[in-house]
Amino acid sequence: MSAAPRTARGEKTRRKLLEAAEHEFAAHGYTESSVSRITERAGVGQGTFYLYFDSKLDVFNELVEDLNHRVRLAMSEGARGAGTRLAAERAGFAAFFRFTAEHPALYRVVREAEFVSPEALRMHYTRIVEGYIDGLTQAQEDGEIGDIDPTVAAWALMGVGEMIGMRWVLWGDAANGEPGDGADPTASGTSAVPEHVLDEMMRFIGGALGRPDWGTTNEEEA
Amino acid sequence: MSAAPRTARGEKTRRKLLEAAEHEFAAHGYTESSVSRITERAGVGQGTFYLYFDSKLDVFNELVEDLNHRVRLAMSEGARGAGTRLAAERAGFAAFFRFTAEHPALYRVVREAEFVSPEALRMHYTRIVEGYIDGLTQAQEDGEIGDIDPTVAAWALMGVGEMIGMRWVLWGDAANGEPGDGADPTASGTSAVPEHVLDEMMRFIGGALGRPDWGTTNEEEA
Amino acid sequence: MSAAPRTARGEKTRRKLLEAAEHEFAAHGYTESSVSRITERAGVGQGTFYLYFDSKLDVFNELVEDLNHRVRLAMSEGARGAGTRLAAERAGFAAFFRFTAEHPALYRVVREAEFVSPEALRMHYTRIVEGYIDGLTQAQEDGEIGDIDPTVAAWALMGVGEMIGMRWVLWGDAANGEPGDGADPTASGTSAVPEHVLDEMMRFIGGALGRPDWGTTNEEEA
Amino acid sequence: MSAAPRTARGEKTRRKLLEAAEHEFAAHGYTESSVSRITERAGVGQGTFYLYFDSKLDVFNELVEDLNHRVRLAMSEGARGAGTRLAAERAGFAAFFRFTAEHPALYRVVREAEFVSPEALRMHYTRIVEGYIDGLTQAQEDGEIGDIDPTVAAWALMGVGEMIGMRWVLWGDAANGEPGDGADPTASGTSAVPEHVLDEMMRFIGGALGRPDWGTTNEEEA
DNA sequence: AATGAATGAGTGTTCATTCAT
DNA sequence: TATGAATGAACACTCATTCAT
Repeated sequence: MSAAPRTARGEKTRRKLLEAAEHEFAAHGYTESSVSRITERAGVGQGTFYLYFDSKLDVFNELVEDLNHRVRLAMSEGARGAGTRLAAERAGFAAFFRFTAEHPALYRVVREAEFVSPEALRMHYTRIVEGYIDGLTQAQEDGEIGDIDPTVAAWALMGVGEMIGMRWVLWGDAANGEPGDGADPTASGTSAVPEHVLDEMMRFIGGALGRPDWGTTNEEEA
Repeated sequence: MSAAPRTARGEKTRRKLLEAAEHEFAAHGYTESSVSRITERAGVGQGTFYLYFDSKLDVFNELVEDLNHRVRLAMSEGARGAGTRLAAERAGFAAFFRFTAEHPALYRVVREAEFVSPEALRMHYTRIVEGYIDGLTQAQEDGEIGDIDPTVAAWALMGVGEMIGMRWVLWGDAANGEPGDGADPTASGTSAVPEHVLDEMMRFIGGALGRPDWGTTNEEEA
Repeated sequence: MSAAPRTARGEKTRRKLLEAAEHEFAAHGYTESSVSRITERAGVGQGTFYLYFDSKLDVFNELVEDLNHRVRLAMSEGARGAGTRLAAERAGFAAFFRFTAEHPALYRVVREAEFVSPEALRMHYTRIVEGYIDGLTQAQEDGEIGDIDPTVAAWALMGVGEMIGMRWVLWGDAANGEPGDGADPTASGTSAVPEHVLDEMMRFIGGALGRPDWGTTNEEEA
Repeated sequence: MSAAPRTARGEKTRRKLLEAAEHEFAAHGYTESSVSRITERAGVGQGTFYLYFDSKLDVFNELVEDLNHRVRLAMSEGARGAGTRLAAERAGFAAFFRFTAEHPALYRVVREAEFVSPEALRMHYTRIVEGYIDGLTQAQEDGEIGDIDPTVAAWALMGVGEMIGMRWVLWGDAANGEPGDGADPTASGTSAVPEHVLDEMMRFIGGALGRPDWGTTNEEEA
């Protein structure tokens, strides 16, 4: 992370660089991105980059960290205020898919971390999973779900979300059609994934967690 | 795929190159690998590489294809002869984990395809999922599982396998300890994942597919 | 020139190679052409090339030689049977332009020799010029043209033909339009250069050679 | 043309590179020249080259452009102050031959453009020809030469100069002897071409332009 | 704080040529 | 006569990083 800026001006420069890096990585991926293009995008000299970051990898790590916060925030905000546990779970996943749909390139950045900075990806997944584990444990205490091991279940849920997201959000509805299902993915009520897929996915998850009824009812009614 | 060798000697050279590329990619990842190191490893001149492959990407794609065949073979062979559906599913996953444990670096090659050759990864996942879909559809016809949408369920299963595999096989038992659980991952009877995790995972999947009983019984007894 | 073919089969192979080389050089120029593409085009193995030619440069030289014969043949045949000296000169130039128009790429091969095999180009120009010199000397003896030094005049004529040919045949009628003036360049009666340009050029040459009247009359009437 | 230097230091480096490229191309021709040899000659790192030029072709084009200016300057300066039109024409050609004699390798660079960057050569010839056309048109208005089409005549003149220059300056006096005629080609009073050849050439041109008298008198007396 | 010039190792790829068969 | 496998030097070009100003 190199030297932190010591002045307001420096702070601003650092932010410009970070933002430029985000766009650059999103657009070209890590290896294809170049520091010089980042500084160009940021409108600063090449040397300036190394005033605020130790290396190309350094910005990347910081970016992954940042993205992690944003995904988790989106998910928890998405789930906030849901009346039932089912509704909350569904809303959480929908928020995740929406985030992915809105920032597909950014999400790519996170996944690429597996090959660029494995530790960063591990941290990313672990943090999200910890949230799941807390939720599942609570739900078990409330008797809302079965007594499955919350850790294993949490990682499984993570996998389900990732794969469904990759398949229907990143790849799009058709096997090789355009991403998304045509519905505006930013409309907060809708999901970035076809309704039917989300339904089936919740049924899958409901059964998995010992709540087969989740698949037979609609949201808010469970 | 470039020109196919026309002589036995050429055939042999091509195989040497492919094998060298596999090790090289596994060891350093795609971008950090160099064609010259591949040829060096193969013990041939640099130019020889281009007699058999159009480009660095070309070998990579061929390798992903190859690995796809091997994973699927391992899974179907692992599942062969299982007495019950539960046993078959469990054996399939166990085989998958074992393959991953035996070739962790190779599996990395496949996943990296997302950033190197997205089409190749898509093909990889799609082929495996197609196998799942067939199995699930058959199981539904036999009344063995619920009426969940087989496509959605298949992708969800894929995700569960990938994430559990990443967490317990690639990362290892402890959050940040060494990979594997100490048990010999190649011993065919055992799983590369802790027994408990596999148990819980099967319980998760059983419930998801409308067979909550899968989680309460042991293999071979369902 | 390497080993001459010793059998009819060899003769045929050599011819195939020569023809393939002509097309290859015409299409890509000397440096961008590759021996392997020549052999591929010829439908023979790569090694076969070196049975008949010492090197890439070797074929090139042979080709330039060959082209030299063809251009000179075209010019002398074009001029044959012309009634007057003016008609003969004009027909000779027209034939040269026609040849260039019909084989623009081949003519490029000849010119490129300046940078690839300077000796070959020197020979090419010298041979053509020798023909001019003979003609001019004869014409002087016949009192048909002034007493200008035939050697200097011959090279000057060569230059005029080359430059007019480059400008109007290779580059085309408009400064940067398409080559040729739209008239079918292979129609033997017409010229590959606009009639007006040929007229003015003959006037230029006529004056230069001490026959200002050439510019005031039409062909066949002088 | 890439990024222009932003500092004096950069300006200097760029000039060093340009000069090195000039020598390199002159010595080995375009294809045989290598960027690394250019940078070596310039005494800078390989990467530095790409700070100032987009590509090898880019410097080449810039060089051709530069040479074009220099040739035209040499010609117009050579002709400046000539008392008569004949003297001016003769001086212009003599200056051209002198330039060629002084920089035979550089002139090679220009001609090679036909195969490396055809547009550049076209521009080169066109610019010079435009100067001729202006001069010829003016001379016609002044009644000094005949009414030949100035464009055709200009290209023809260009051809005469090029070919005579190639034959007597670049190839030398003897058919295949050394270049030059032994006279110091840089001595400004003399021509790089044997006096006799220049005489005959001017006679040729004079007649061509409708001034047969040019060939019968000496310079400065017409 | 900021710059931009400079670096040089490194990349993937091409190709004329040789040679064992 | 013919082959195609093999070579390795050579190429243009990129880039993260350093440093003097």
